[in-house]
Amino acid sequence: MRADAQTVQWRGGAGEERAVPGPPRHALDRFEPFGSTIFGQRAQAIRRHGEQTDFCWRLLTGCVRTVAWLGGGRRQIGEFLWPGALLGIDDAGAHCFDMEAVTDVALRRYPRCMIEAAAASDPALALWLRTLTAGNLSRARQHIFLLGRKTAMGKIAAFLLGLDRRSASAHGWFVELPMSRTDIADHLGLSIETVCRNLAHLEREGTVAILRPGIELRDQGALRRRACE
Amino acid sequence: MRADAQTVQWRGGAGEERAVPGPPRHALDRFEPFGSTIFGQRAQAIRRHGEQTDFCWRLLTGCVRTVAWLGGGRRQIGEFLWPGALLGIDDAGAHCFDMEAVTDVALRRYPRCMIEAAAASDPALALWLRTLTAGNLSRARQHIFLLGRKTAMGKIAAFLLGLDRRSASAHGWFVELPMSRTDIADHLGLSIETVCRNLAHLEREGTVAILRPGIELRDQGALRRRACE
DNA sequence: CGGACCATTGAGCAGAGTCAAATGGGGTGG
DNA sequence: CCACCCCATTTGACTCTGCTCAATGGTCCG
Repeated sequence: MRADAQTVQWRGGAGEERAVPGPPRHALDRFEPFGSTIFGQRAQAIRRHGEQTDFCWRLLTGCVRTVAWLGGGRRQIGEFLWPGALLGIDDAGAHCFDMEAVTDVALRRYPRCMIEAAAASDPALALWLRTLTAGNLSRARQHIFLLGRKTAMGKIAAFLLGLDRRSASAHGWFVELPMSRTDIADHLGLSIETVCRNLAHLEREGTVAILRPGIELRDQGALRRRACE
Repeated sequence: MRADAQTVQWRGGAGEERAVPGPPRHALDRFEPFGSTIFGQRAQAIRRHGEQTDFCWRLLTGCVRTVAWLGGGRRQIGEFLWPGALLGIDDAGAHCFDMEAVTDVALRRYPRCMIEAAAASDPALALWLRTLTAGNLSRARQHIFLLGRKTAMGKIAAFLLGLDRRSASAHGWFVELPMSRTDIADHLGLSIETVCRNLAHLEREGTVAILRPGIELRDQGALRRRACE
């Protein structure tokens, strides 16, 4: 049985000020006085399925997953969210999935209704929100394609290539994988074992090197070829 | 090998007026003078992948599919669109899929840049567009869930239940299935044969009745139970 | 009537899942 | 510092769902 995310008290309170990395989103600048920085621990729920909240969050550091449940313990991870992402703004009303911290996270929380109200009289902000939502839609459609018609190896290769936030390293590009194998499996619609086996296969053939807590992409050409499977 | 959609001349021209069923979308009313009604045939492409167009379309009658291709003839159908849907407004810039007519269709075509321009100074219109996009996003996420973690039977049952536009009939609800088995298979990430076999199974056990060109849902409880597989 | 195309059904195969066991790394407490 | 435990990952053996290949039947149209 899979460990559920615990419900834990958040550290940090309203109005707390802290130096946070990354440039602020211009569109949210004007809401900064009403924002508060909060911190969450690994595996903690940020917002539960069906929960009505008056907030949205900008992810400052760490990684967040969106989780949906089906009967029988089956789990689907919709997406992984990285610093800069705005959470909880584009699902009007029906929140049909949970948001959970993959790692310890720092979030900047804003009163949602205030943003909505501002958007109702500020076309530029409204446009920005729409562009944001359209981007999420585009990514979701990409993922539909991956889930529907790719082999296990194709899914894994595409997933690795889709992780931006790479850094140069000795033999290629290094990408961090803060999430567990279980998370990856539930994101790609595979079993943990299949994820492991295919990663091992990629490593044996020299396409990647598994350097916990991440992976080094050594042959992106080969990876791109496999991503088409 | 699968037959590709043909590129055919559209019937109907700019400004042509015709009585069209369904109430007009209020938000588009003001653009009616600049719209034109056009007609397309079964299997015809409305917009090709990568094509830059200055239009968006409101579907008046018929059914449209969005199609993406992977190497090796693999095809994924993102969604089926029904009368009332607005096409080609929420994919900013990168159109990474084709739109094709499943049946003969009637469309009302609007100049897209005009709508965009209006939205830039009209918050209500901008909000409407965002709501539209958010709805599409929500449906896409739903589909991700279906593709990732449901069995073949679960996918098919969920697909049948997801088709609205039902009408009462002798032994239950009748839903039209204007698309081919191949289309359904490519939408659900299955093979044609698996779709057939599972539909046959549902019919044998009395859950549905296959009454071409549609299906009668006779036992929605059973169907809902199966949709969780 | 014949051909094209789609749907259906059957037989066999294989990719991915399940079950089970071994390995390994990190943290804790003695 | 080391032993131990816990849990995630890895690997192996076997199963099974769904795919492939192939043959048949139905329907529409020329």
